[in-house]
Amino acid sequence: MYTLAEENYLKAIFHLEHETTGEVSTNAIAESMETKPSSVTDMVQKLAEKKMLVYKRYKGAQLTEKGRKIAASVIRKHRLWEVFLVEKLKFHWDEVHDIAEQLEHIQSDELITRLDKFLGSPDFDPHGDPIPDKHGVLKRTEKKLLSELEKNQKGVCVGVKESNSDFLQYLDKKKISIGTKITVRGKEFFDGSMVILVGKDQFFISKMVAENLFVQTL
Amino acid sequence: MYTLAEENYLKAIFHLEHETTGEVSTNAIAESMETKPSSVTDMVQKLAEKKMLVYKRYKGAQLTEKGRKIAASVIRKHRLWEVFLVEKLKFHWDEVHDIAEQLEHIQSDELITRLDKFLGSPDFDPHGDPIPDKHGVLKRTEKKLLSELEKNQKGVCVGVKESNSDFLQYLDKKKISIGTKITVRGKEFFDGSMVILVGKDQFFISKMVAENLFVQTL
DNA sequence: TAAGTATTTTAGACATGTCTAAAATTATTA
DNA sequence: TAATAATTTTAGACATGTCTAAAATACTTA
Ligand SMILES: [Mn+2]
Ligand SMILES: [Mn+2]
Ligand SMILES: [Mn+2]
Ligand SMILES: [Mn+2]
Repeated sequence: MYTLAEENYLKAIFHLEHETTGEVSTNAIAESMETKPSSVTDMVQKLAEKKMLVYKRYKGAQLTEKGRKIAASVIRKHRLWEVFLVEKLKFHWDEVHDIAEQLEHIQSDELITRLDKFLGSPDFDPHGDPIPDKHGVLKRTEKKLLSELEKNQKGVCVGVKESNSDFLQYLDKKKISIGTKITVRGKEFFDGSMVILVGKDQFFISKMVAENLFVQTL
Repeated sequence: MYTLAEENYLKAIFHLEHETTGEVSTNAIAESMETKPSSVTDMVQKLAEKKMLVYKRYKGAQLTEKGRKIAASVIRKHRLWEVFLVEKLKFHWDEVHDIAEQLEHIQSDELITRLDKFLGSPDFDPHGDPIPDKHGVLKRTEKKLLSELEKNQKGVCVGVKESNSDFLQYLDKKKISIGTKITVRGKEFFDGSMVILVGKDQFFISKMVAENLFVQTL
């Protein structure tokens, strides 16, 4: 139906649209896809011809409803496969992304319908990210970054922002995973670092960590 | 590691080597892959440079050990995924081939190791075809075509030769699947048709059907 | 607001894998 | 064994998606 390249561009633009407001710039797409801006221009023009996005020269791209639906379906597949890999094949949550990058391009509606059912129609992937429904609708959850909490506030970990392997392994070492309760015991304003309580352990985390953990306040 | 096209060519040549003896011809590859002979020549020359096969101009191709291993691993993946689709996702055996054609190209040794374990290390796929082990070794089973049986011989259905959807649905209608016991009640020499007993039903089958069902004689 | 900088696009090239048409080789058969 | 037929290869083209280098446009800032 759609090529691998098309799906990857639409997915990247979809994610970028959620990070900022307005059009997505050529450079932003290039950076997120680790490709050159000139390649992005080429592809964005093709996607515009196919009505998957609106493109204004020198201004950037914005997904159409059609483009958004395709992107959401690719993301749905990615996240369902991640659930499969962790829940059924017992992969660790830091190992599944690259495999899901490949599996997300398998074309079969029936496959995804059945996979979803097999997995018990999960709402979130192993990193706490919401799984779009079959119509491409993403439940927005009220989550905030741990760094936004003030001293003595409590939250439940509901996801990670960047899910690179090193970071996920760090979280494991600190016994933090989806569902873990975290209490802010101290917060330094000049560097954003915090002291937090996890279970019975109290320890220091850097701003970088606090800005990559999503929590729901309690 | 290897491109989609490379894997598909190696797989096709692997299957053709098991159907005939000696080199595999350009035309045979082209026909089995539904492509043009000129395209086959191009690709076969590239695969020869990469030492995946031995190619002699105007003579044909023969897989090297390297090529055979790659092909067997693709076939292993194809058949394991078919088992997954039928056993876990409850697909019907006539629906899984096209999806497995895509899944067989997913690159991850760890994924296949875990999938195999998850499925209980099956020896055969849903169509009765043997699954190569992780070293690319294919157990050869003694099976013959139903058409080779004589009157009053009995056999257990262990596989199908062509697994196209129409044929598999015909078998379903006749209540024949892997494991079904079949008794030959009559055989016409001039057209190869047979009368067979399946459970309590006795009925006529054409030569075409008899030549596409593998049995193990009892 | 004009010069300098950053961003974006275009032009032209390249890699992969496909095709058609024509040429080369091999196989068939009279 | 020479003509004819079938198979296979080559030459040249095309589609997709990428890149570098240069040109065009937009944005800063003095
Ligand atoms: Mn992921
Ligand atoms: Mn994820
Ligand atoms: Mn198959
Ligand atoms: Mn099969």
